[in-house]
Amino acid sequence: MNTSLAITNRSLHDQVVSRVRDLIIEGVLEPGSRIDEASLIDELGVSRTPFREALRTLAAEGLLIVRPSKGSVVRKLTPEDVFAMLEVLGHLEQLAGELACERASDEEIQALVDLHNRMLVQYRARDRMPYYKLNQEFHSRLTELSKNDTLQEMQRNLQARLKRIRYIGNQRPDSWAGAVEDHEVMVSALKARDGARLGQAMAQHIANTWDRVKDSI
Amino acid sequence: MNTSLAITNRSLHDQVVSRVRDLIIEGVLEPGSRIDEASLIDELGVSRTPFREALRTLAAEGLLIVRPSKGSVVRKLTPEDVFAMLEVLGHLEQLAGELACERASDEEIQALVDLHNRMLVQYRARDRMPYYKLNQEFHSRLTELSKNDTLQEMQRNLQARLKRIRYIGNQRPDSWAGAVEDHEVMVSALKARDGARLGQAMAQHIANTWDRVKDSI
DNA sequence: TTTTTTGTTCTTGTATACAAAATACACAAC
DNA sequence: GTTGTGTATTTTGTATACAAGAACAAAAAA
Repeated sequence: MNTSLAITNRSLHDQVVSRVRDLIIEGVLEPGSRIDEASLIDELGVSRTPFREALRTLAAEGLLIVRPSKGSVVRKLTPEDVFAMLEVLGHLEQLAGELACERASDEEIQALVDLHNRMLVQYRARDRMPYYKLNQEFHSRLTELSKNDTLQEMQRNLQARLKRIRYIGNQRPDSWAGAVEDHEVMVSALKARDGARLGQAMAQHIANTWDRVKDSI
Repeated sequence: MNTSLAITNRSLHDQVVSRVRDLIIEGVLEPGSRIDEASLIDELGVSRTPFREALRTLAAEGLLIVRPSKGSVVRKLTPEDVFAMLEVLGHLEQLAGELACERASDEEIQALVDLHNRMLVQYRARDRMPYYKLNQEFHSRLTELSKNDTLQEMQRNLQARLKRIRYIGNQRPDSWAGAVEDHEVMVSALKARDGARLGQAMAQHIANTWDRVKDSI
């Protein structure tokens, strides 16, 4: 419909939300630190109104906390928080895997297998950043195959909250191989449309993630 | 403006959020209808800024949709939406049940049994509204026993979105008995700390809910 | 020297004003 | 009668101003 040349189809609100979200995920805004409205507004070149609305959205997403009359702080995750999130994420992805086996088309499964193969290339080249990005996509795409919008939404939300953690976890070289092996099992189960096995593999994969990250939180 | 004596520890934002959320859940603001900022602001006696911030929060909760430059509409749930939500909620509560069996204290379990007994009283008296409220509490409290904050948060969120649907479902008399039986099984499994059985029962209970409501959406 | 009090400054919360976009409506052309 | 166009009106989006609250620091008292 709107095929205008300008890219500004997105509302100012959405732009600010994703911009600040990235700042949090990338660690520019450190966990526990207070958000300096004035300087961020200045940097982003927007006024307070859309900025504050963006803060409310991010607070609802669980990325920051708005303390009445005391400003907003980037949410700091305790090990217990991370464990709780991974516990839930594990079960959500387990469900996603089972549903995907029932509901995905052959083409969709093949696309995921291709994605997995591309990940292997990056793994063999020890190219961490591209691998990391493909990994995020792998989990998102697999969840999409569940054909359950709510499930996708919740998975996306948890993934966003944990993005930094997961990145840290992946930085420890010894664990990388394990993650790749997990994916190997997942892909083979998906090809066989073995829902139970895929679900188990995904839950296990998330549980392994906890083992990988728990000491670095 | 601020009723001085009153304990207004809650920010205006929070008050507006829960007020509007209730209006949506109670059906005063009908699904699909546009939100008339001017009249609602007038009715609530607040200005646009906190009101709009509240809309952003509710949008993030999934209760309404903000269409840029076109106002906000109360989210209208399709049968597919409801099915997707119940599918996820079922698995979340299944997980909650299993965790509760591992992590809850005897006192906490006893408190839930007491709550169940109070529900039975209302059921025998055919007192629908008190039963409905206790039922919400039952599910919330059981989820609390999982000791997983993220799980609670997501359960709360889905429960809020589905609140109206569930109410409609409960209005059909023939299904009431079934729901009570489900709870009976759940409570007995909890007392026995039989996680697998409780999880199954909870998932089943949610699945039954779908059967009860699917024709009325 | 330590603690409490008070005043100043900075930050946040709320209201309002202004700009931009969308909708509704009237009138004209086909 | 239908379609199109231009204008008026309403509604939303953004900016800014003002008020209220919290943090901080300096001065006075213990």
